[in-house]
Amino acid sequence: MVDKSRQYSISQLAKEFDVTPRAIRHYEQIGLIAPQRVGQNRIYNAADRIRLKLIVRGKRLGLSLEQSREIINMYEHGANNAAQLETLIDAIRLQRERLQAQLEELNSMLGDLDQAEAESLEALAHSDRAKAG
Amino acid sequence: MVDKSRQYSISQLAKEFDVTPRAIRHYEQIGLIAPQRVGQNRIYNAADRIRLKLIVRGKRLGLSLEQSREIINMYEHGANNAAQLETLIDAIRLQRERLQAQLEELNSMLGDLDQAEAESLEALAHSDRAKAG
DNA sequence: CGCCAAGTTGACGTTAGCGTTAACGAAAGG
DNA sequence: CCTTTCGTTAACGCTAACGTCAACTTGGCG
Repeated sequence: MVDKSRQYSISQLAKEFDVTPRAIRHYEQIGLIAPQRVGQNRIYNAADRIRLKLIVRGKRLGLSLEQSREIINMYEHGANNAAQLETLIDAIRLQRERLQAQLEELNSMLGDLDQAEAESLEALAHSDRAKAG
Repeated sequence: MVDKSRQYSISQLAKEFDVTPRAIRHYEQIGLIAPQRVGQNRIYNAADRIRLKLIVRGKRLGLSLEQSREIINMYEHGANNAAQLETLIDAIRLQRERLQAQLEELNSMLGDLDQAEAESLEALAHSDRAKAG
């Protein structure tokens, strides 16, 4: 388990998540992360690290930084009244529906690729027989 | 079933797949589609339509046009020797692995959202009790 | 004939998401 | 003291994927 009080430099996080420091600074510029400063150096804590994790994960999913921002906001709701909570839940449901739709696209795409592969394998089998014959 | 010999205008396809004519022309510029011409007008056939379908599907998945190009090539293999076929199969497997990885990311993301939602619902329940109490 | 709707070809503009210098500061080591 | 090794800001550059004109043609239609 990652120590809750741990601190990280920009290059440490960059290495861990395989992104450039420049990218991390960019996320900060657009307000996705807000690390502490010691002098003018950035110091990242566990929460910052989680945010970055969500961002890179979103990237692997093809999400835009704005979409990742929404997801991050869901994690850091801290909503303290019912209205806020319901708004939050709606947002989560919406995002989940988007992802579900994406998941279905993905599955149908995988199905198509399976079929294409099967056809190729069949063609390959035929060509093998032709060679053998 | 869509008539194999059907023809479509650019705006017909644009409407069907909810993209702009400009976008379709762009796909042509980068060599993803190559419709016939009647005079200077573009006429799309069933195969062109399928290609467009693959492209928009890829877009919903967050694929780049170059990645979609690869997938399209898989469908239109026409590989006629064993070496080509094996190369094709490798390409398909690679793409499938990419998509599989994406699918796993997606599932873990959905899991997180479920959890976030559950926590929100719980908080909401507490606030309800507070109101009721 | 006049005109509109749908099509065409440039060509420049725009947004996202960083990459890439440039120019500099501060700590660590030989 | 000099040189790496991180770090910093500022600013311009770049690719992808179109959007957005402009300027024009073409086929009906009243």
